[in-house]
Amino acid sequence: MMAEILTRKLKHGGFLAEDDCDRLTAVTKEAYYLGPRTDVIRQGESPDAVRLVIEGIACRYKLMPDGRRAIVALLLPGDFCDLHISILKRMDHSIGTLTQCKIVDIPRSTVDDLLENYPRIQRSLWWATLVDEAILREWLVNMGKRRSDRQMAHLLCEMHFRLKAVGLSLGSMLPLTQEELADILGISHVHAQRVMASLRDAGLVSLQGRRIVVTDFKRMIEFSEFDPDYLHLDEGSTS
Amino acid sequence: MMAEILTRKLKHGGFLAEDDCDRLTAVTKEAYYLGPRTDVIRQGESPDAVRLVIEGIACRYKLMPDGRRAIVALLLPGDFCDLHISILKRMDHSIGTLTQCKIVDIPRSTVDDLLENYPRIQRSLWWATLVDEAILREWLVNMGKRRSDRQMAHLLCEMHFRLKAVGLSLGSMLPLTQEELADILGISHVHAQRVMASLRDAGLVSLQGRRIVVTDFKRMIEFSEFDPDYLHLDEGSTS
DNA sequence: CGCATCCTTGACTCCCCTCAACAGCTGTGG
DNA sequence: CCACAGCTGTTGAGGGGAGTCAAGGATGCG
Repeated sequence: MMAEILTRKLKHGGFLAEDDCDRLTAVTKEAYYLGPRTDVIRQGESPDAVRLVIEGIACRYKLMPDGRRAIVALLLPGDFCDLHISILKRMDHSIGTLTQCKIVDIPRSTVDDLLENYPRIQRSLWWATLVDEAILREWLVNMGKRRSDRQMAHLLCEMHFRLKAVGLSLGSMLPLTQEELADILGISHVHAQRVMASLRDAGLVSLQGRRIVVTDFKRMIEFSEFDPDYLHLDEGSTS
Repeated sequence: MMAEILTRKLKHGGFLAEDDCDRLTAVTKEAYYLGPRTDVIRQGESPDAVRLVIEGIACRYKLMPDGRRAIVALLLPGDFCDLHISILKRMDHSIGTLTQCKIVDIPRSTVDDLLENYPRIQRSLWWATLVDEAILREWLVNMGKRRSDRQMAHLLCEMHFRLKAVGLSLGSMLPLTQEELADILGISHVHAQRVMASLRDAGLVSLQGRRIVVTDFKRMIEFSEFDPDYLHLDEGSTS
């Protein structure tokens, strides 16, 4: 039931046909839960299965020699953890859950089969990794060129669109701690807190305990100069 | 002669056989030159050929609404400009030369043929885009977590390794202006200049006019905490 | 030579970091 | 029931890295 998250996402690529979807959902049967702040894969490992996030939020991260953590990608429902592994020998970064997550393991052999024998699925998976790359580029722009309040707003906009693309919403998610937000944006958690407070004071978001709700989405988009173009979400079904 | 740059790079992926190389070099015959600071592809376009850099340095960049430029990737000899285009409909960023460049156009149909009928070449191209993604992640870490002097040093180390992987060297390249370096690192050109001066004073590089020469590579690596792991250059031939 | 581009330097400002302390919440155990 | 620890969020003070503005020096090119 829930595992159709994957097809829901990949449909945006515009390559999938109906039987491809069936095949994909058939592959994503057995799911299991992982607690928050749990490592899924660690740097240097070569996992033997591809993991797919069904529920919750995970992240790619790297640790600096002094222990600081840089989060370089968010993995939302429908995102793959490590499609690479049949190509690159070792992980050059780690993956861990932020919230509790529901995960599906897909054996490497199954993935290889999908890639070789189902060209539309292959193109869809290509599409997904290319979008991941586009997101990375935008994060780089975000970090290099925007002040941290705009940056934070931009991140929230991105999450809104990415979640909407799989039928979810920001309000229902995102119990991210401010330290996690800070590690995403490359700022200190103290400053992250001040930024959130300023967004609240500006009337852009409201904070209900640990939960973030965007109250004025239109101004949020203006404020962060957000352009959803890079998410490439308009080819397939409803954007 | 020079077009074997591509095979030289892709061999690091560890998938190519001898006849694959022949096929690839056969495809990269007709090259042409582009002057410095020339756009190759602009955001929003859907080019009909894949472009490959043979000589010189190009970059992926995005422009902010206020005109500032963020460089999100460097394209060195052997790198593709837009392998995506058969998957993603429009470019979400622009590509332009920095120095003078020698470029090869490969028709989209040729690329599709290579991808469909030559699985080892297909995996090699996958490998190349995954390495590009890994580089993006490292740039993100670099920008988010390192002070700008370390960041600059890290960039120079990366360029050294990437160039060495295709048989080139830093000393023979890199007439990048400090404004370009600044746009890569996400700092102002004034600050980029001060950072270069500090690296010179620390005895790490020497500046001969516009040319940067790394004088103490070992200390440079320590200084920037550089770990070439993410470049995935050790699978195939000589690293 | 004159113009353009790039490098260099100084002064001032400010965004953001670090250190530090405190408040609020939750779970655990006495 | 309260005490306590542990984590997250909140706030303040002080400092430094980096931005901006501005002007002067190099260098190269037509």
